[in-house]
Amino acid sequence: MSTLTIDPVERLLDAAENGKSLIINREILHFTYIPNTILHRNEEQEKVTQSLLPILKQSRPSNLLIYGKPGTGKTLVVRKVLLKIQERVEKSNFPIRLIYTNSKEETTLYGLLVSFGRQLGLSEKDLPTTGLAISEVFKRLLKVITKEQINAIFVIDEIDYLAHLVSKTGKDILYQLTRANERLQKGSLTLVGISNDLTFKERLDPRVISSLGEEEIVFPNYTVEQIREILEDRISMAFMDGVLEKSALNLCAAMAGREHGDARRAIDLLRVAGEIAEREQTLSINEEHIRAAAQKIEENKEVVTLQSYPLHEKLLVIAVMKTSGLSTGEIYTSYKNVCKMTRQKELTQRRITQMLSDIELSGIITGRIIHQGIHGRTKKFKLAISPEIIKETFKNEIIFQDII
DNA sequence: ATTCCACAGGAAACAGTGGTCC
DNA sequence: GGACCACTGTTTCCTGTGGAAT
Repeated sequence: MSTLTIDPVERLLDAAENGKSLIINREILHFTYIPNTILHRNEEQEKVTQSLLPILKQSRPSNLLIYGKPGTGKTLVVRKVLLKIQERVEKSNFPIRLIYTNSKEETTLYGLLVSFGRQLGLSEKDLPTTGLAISEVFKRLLKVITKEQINAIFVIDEIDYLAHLVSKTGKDILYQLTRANERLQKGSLTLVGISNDLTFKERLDPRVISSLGEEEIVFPNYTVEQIREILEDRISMAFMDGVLEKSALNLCAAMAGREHGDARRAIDLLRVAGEIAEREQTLSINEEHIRAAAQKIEENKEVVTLQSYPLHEKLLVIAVMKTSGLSTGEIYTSYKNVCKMTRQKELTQRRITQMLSDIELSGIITGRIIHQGIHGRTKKFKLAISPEIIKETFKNEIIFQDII
């Protein structure tokens, strides 16, 4: 029997079992991992600690606003400082409670407040997930803080998104949060807002700005050189010695540096490249692996976005695919055809216009406004991704099988 | 100079769902 | 069981737009 007839599955399984792993500790290759030393952020760590120090003296710290582009280490620094403070405080019996939420993960104001409530220890019975007026939810939060004399620190990540929700619904939650201390007889409430958007304050009520921004800290972007050092730090802990080629490291830092110094992206690239190299059973990670990782991350993002769309958004993407480069009116006609073929009730053109804008925002299609004189104003859309990705993503959904 | 097209996109209202509270 | 609430997805109505055609 020739060795050529070895079962390919067996061969791969053997290789995986006997092959050396390049990665020692995967945890370190995730951006959410908090390192002992957060490189190049000493000054910011000091500032954050400084403004939260009053807790140790058992008084209420100032509200704090933190700005910085994505991947500048804002959340990591805040989490690290808070963890350290908590360690110290636990030794005394001064009750503080650290509460973290991300506005983007909670899609509604109600959800955000409930998330606070749960972390304060309120059960489903004390605080139902729906049905109450927002003011009632707020009242219950304050009640538990007073009753247990908690000194609560609410960390609100992506607070710009919350500000957006507030302006959309007209509820002055932020105002109430910032002024909660005036209503609390015992215990206290401190806010730490984290934002990617340096201009979001302009959209806030001036009364909120004055109390929320008692202290402000800006996290500058990382330089390419700094990103390289951050990567080297993680590499030394996460990979076997000499696994990452120098040119690959440089490329990784350069790619992330191009996007306003995003350390998160750099670390992601590194992790995915490591996984690709490991799967290929190579002994080192080279530039090709980094490029492949970048492409994989990009494609993954597109597929996840497409899968997350509701039915009519999906139908619309298919309609755009069939008419690429045409105006809203023509796309609407195409969409109506697609609806007919799939026996769905079509939505109005106004709604479709809005959906097209939403889809454009997520980068799946691109649009350009065209003035055609007497032929009016319209927007022409085309796909920003390969039609193959769309077909591949939707091919398993029975409803689309006849139309793609 | 005026008209007119084919929409863009804002605002408000509405329907429906899933819940609480008394 | 009815009043009330938050929220989402949608429809309806409306104003505004820039340049070709007249």
